[in-house]
Amino acid sequence: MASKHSHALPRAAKELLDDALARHGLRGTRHRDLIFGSLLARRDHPTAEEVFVRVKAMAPTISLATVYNCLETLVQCGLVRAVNHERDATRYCPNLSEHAHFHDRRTGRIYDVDLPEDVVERLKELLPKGYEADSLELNFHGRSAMEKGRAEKATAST
Amino acid sequence: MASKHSHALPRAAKELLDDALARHGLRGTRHRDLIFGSLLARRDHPTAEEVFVRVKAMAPTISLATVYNCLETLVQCGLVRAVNHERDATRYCPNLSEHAHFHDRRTGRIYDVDLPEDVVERLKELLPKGYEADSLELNFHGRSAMEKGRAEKATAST
DNA sequence: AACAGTAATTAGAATTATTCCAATTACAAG
DNA sequence: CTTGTAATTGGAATAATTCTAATTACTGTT
Ligand SMILES: [Mn+2]
Ligand SMILES: [Mn+2]
Ligand SMILES: [Zn+2]
Ligand SMILES: [Zn+2]
Repeated sequence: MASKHSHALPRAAKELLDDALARHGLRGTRHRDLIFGSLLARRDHPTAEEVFVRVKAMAPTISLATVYNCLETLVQCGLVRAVNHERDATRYCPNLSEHAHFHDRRTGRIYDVDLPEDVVERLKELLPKGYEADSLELNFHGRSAMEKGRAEKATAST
Repeated sequence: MASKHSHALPRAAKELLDDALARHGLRGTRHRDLIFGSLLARRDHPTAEEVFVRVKAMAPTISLATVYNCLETLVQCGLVRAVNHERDATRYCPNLSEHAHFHDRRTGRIYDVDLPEDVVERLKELLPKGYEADSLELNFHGRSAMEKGRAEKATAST
C-alpha cells in the first residue's frame, strides 16, 4: 500500500511553494503542501471537489472549505491557474508556462496547449489603440483523437 | 415618450430571427423578438437579469425564466453568443462575426475585438496532431483608455 | 513551559446564477 | 371549436462557491 509520502512534494516544488507563500506573508501548511502536490501529481485540471477527494486520502479530516481556501491561496500566489469553461465548476492547473486549453467536447477533458510568447504578442496587436491587455485566455473546443491509450495532456511543462 | 415600437426589430434582423427559428422548428414569438431586439439595440453584453429589466419596459409581465429560455433559444439558433468570464453571470452578444472579447478590469465592461479568419487558422495550428478544434474563444483582460466619452465597443459589426 | 497574537481550518449557513417543474396559456392546423 | 404542441410562468430545486463564527494551530515572546 502507498506510503504516507507517496505524494510528497519534490524538493524543487516545495521550495517554489514555500517561497511564494513567504513572499505573500502566508504560512506553509500541510494542507497547502498536499493540495499543491496533488495538482502537480496529476495534471488533469481537477475541480475543487476532485482535489477534495484526492487529498482526503492523505488528510482524511480536511474540509472542502479548506480546499477552496488553499486553491484560492495558490492562485493568489501565482502558482496555480483557475480554468473556467462556460458555467462549469472551476478547474485548477499548476502549469506555469504560458499556455492555452483544449476542451474535449466528447470526454470533458482539458489539455494544455503551449502558447509561444510571440503568438501572444501577435494577438495583443489585434487590440485597437487604447486597449492594453495584461493577460489573455485562449480556449479551443473540439475533439481529440484519443486512441486506446489516452494521454493526459497535449504537452508537458511546468 | 417612447412608442411601443421604439425597439422594434429592423426588418433584416426580424427575417434573420424568424428564419433561424423556423430552421429549428421553433415559433416566432413576441418575447423572442423583444429579447433579440434588445440585444441588438444595445450591444453591451448584458446579463440575463439586465435583459430582463430592459425588456420589462415593453413586456412588463415577462418572467425571468422566459428571458433565460429565450436567450438559450437564441444561442441554440446561432443568433447570439453566450460570453463567460470567470464565474460571473453569463453575458449575451449578438455579434455574429468572428470576434474576441476584451474585459476591462476597471469597469467590468466587455468590448468586441475583431478576429480575422487567418488569425483563427493560425491559432488552430498550435494544436498538436490529433486535436481538432471546431471553435475557439479568446479573451483579453486589461484596461481600456476610456476618455470622457466612453464607446460601447471596440469595433462595430454584426 | 505558559501566553499572546495572528493565521488557518472547520462545519454549516448563506448566496447566486441558473435550471427544473408542474400548471397555465397561446397558437396552429384540421 | 377541438386538439395537440409549444411557450410561458412562478416558485422550488440545484450546484458551486463564499461567508460566518467559532475552534485550532503556529510563532514568537515572557
Ligand atoms: Mn517518505
Ligand atoms: Mn410602430
Ligand atoms: Zn492548464
Ligand atoms: Zn461580443
